[in-house]
Amino acid sequence: MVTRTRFDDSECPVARSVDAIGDWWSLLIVRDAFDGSRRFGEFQRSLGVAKNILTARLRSLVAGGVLESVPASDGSAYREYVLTPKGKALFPVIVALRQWGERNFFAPGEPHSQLVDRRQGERLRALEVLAADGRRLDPDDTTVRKV
Amino acid sequence: MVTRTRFDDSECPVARSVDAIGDWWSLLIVRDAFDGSRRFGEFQRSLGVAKNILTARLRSLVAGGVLESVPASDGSAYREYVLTPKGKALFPVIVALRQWGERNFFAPGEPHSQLVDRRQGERLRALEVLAADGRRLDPDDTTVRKV
DNA sequence: CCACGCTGGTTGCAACATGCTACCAAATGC
DNA sequence: GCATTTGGTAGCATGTTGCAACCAGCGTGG
Repeated sequence: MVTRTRFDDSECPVARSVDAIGDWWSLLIVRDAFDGSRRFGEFQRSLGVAKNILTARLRSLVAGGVLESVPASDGSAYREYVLTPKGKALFPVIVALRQWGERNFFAPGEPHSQLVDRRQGERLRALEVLAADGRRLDPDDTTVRKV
Repeated sequence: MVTRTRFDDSECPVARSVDAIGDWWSLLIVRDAFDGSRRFGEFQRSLGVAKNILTARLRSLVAGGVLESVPASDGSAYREYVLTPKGKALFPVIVALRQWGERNFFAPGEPHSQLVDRRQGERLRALEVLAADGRRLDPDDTTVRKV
């Protein structure tokens, strides 16, 4: 068979993460969920994705424990998709992607959406990779080990 | 036409990032590059990816400025693929994915590869999203603004 | 209470992407 | 100089994506 390769049994955590959310739409759905989208139609309008694709993605995110389908908060008979704790734990991933995108794909002054601290309205601090003792680490300061 | 949707003109930085590295293989290639892989054959053996796919992905990563093709460091006539500064800036993204994967896809005690501080050999500190003044921020503490 | 629009899908089809295998040329190793 | 390794390309079968059409429940104005 010629099925897309899966990584869900890899010993590398990055691979398993990619297996769960590493397609074109899932990360953007999660981004929209962080941004407050809950309903099927909200995601569909915001992303411009075909409805069959959105259906499939929402299902796989629910199956993967990233989203959860709950009764609509407005009392209607429809359902809503909200982030589980596991889904909320993706926050640093989204923030890292956002900061990388801001710095590498936008000309200075080019308009773009920006994540800000709700209380102060200010930009966030750049994410830093830190050692156990608090030293900033560059890629070269780290190495991969099996455990 | 039915081409895969592109996000390279979106005003959202997350979307542009996904456009550049958001397919099944690119992030794993970047992970391997952080881990020291440089040669075509190294990536191929490590990932088990078909060679035509690897060729295409390496080319698109080079075109996107994430990797760079340089003469081999061992003096041979072959070429190597190394991370550009833009590629190295993906470090927090990879670390975030790794930490999320470690916590959500592995049973306690299940073996997995781990990123450690080269100097102390210890695990890294968990990534934190911080406000400008250093407060830890949860998803609910932030909001998206246009600029 | 009923007709009409909205919401949240499903189905079918055509085009594109992926995976596999075979093949191949240049560089290396012996 | 000959075999092997390296770094690819080409062709085919299958899977996945995108689009448009369709459809069943819900909700709401009258």
